[in-house]
Amino acid sequence: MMTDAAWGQDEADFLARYDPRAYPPVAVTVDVVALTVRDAELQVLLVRRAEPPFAGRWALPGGFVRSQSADGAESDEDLAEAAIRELTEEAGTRLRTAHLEQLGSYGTPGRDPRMRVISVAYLAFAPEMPEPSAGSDAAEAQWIPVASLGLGERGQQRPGTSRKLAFDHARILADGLDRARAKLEYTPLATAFVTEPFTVSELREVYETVWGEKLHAGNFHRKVLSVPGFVESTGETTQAGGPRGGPRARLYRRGDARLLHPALLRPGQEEEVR
Amino acid sequence: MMTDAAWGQDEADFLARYDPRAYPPVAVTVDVVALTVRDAELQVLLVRRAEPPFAGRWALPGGFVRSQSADGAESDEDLAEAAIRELTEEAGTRLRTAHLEQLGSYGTPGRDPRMRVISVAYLAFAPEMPEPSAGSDAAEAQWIPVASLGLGERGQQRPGTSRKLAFDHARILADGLDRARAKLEYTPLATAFVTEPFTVSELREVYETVWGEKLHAGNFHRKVLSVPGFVESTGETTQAGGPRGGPRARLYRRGDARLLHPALLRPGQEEEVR
DNA sequence: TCGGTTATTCTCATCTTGAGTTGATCTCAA
DNA sequence: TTGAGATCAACTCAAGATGAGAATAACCGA
Repeated sequence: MMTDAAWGQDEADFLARYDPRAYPPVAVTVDVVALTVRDAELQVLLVRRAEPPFAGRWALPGGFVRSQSADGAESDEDLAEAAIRELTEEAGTRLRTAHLEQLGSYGTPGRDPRMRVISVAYLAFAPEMPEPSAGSDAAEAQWIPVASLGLGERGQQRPGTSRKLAFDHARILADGLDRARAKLEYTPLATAFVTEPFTVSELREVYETVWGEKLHAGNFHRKVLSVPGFVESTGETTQAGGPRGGPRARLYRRGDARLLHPALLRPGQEEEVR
Repeated sequence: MMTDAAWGQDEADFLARYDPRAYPPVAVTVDVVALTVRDAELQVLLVRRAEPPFAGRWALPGGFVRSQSADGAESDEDLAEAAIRELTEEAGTRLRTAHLEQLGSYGTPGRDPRMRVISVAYLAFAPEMPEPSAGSDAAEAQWIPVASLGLGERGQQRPGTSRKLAFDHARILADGLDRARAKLEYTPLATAFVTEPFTVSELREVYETVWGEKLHAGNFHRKVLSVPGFVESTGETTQAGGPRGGPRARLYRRGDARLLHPALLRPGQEEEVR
């Protein structure tokens, strides 16, 4: 068995001789599925591509991961960093994402006509914010209702949909939506879509919008308050009732739970199980 | 607005001028967390590295994703294909993985001393199989009980652990274990660890081994049979009772459910919620 | 044959859920 | 000013799911 010193020497020798250029070129990008709830609709941040490939089409914000270049002009960055950077650059605004998680990686050959590209997709949740396109320098960035994109089963866009997404971004978006819908069930991430303080009804609207179905208001209320750590009372209430009447609602903050126990299950999922 | 024909021409021009070598080199690898249940222990397939870096250390099976090389000697392969190929190559055996899913991507700068490497990790479940190391050509491959690796909180290996894993593979493994434990709750994937036909007790042993806690046999039995599509009776029973007595057990196949409704929740998780 | 082990089924108290109702509070428009 | 309609919050009640324990029967090895 080698001693540690000998092992270290071999490793150093090896690295000195190592030539990264010997491998065929593969590029790594990050793409971000940034979701928000606006006007009682689930919306995704899209940018219109200025350059080929797919110039003129809508795409998820994203771009190449920066890595150490020969002249040292660019330095390595972590994948999540790159996701935040691209989101900030392309959205124009510093998006206050209340949540960012890795969604998955997409590397099917031919998904990018330029070369072999592996894309690491991220999923971000943001509370409603001012329209980002105003003042955006680079490409046109806009919140688009996901319902308008005609997403079908496996992320295929239905024929006749006006906004065709570039690359395999329709598929990535579909996966992101699936993940988001599932995560609302067993995590308190719905709170990432609202600004604090918020009411139980605002939270319910997030669920109804993301899931696309009405929930029983009374049961939802009971559930949210009974799950430990989901929300935390501020002791305050709204200053006025709702726009269509009703009493003032109590205000809450996010709680400290990272998982909902028991979970808040989506109604009518039993059929989709097979 | 451009016509489609004009758009296509621009795209073609662009691609003709595109030089992939202009970008700094990034490599993409796949690594596989392959799990099985053997001898009432959760085990992971590890290979001992023959080459630097980390020569002599244990690592997850994996390697570089093949992509189109200049001389056409290698062609593109999809990421999941690459995972299966590496698993087969490094394990020596054609591993009958009953399940393979993407776990996540790891790209922190410096995680590979050679160059910037993004690793796409996969998670595989396999039923108990003959030891793979026998007959393996390449490196030494072996099923190792995960408990022997001394994994701590964030995938840190506790000091004193004899088998130190290469790269950030301890972290990847820890993430894989978390995912596996969670997936047993709401999917029928426990059945991927057993060979058909199987008994309810064999299935319970999978849960107990992966979760590391005893389950109430009666309640587990009721639950498994009551969740629609989890298992399907073969009508047969084992030919003899268990090695330590007991009646013959009924035999089952995997059902057609992809999700368990309601889920089979892990006991005593309420505290880990914060 | 007997003691110990295991598979399967029951019981029962407790918890959770779905659906509906009630009462109080508030906005808007007549 | 007032009444209709909407909303918040709490409550009821039946049905379903869960956790703990026990009962029964089949089977092993000694």
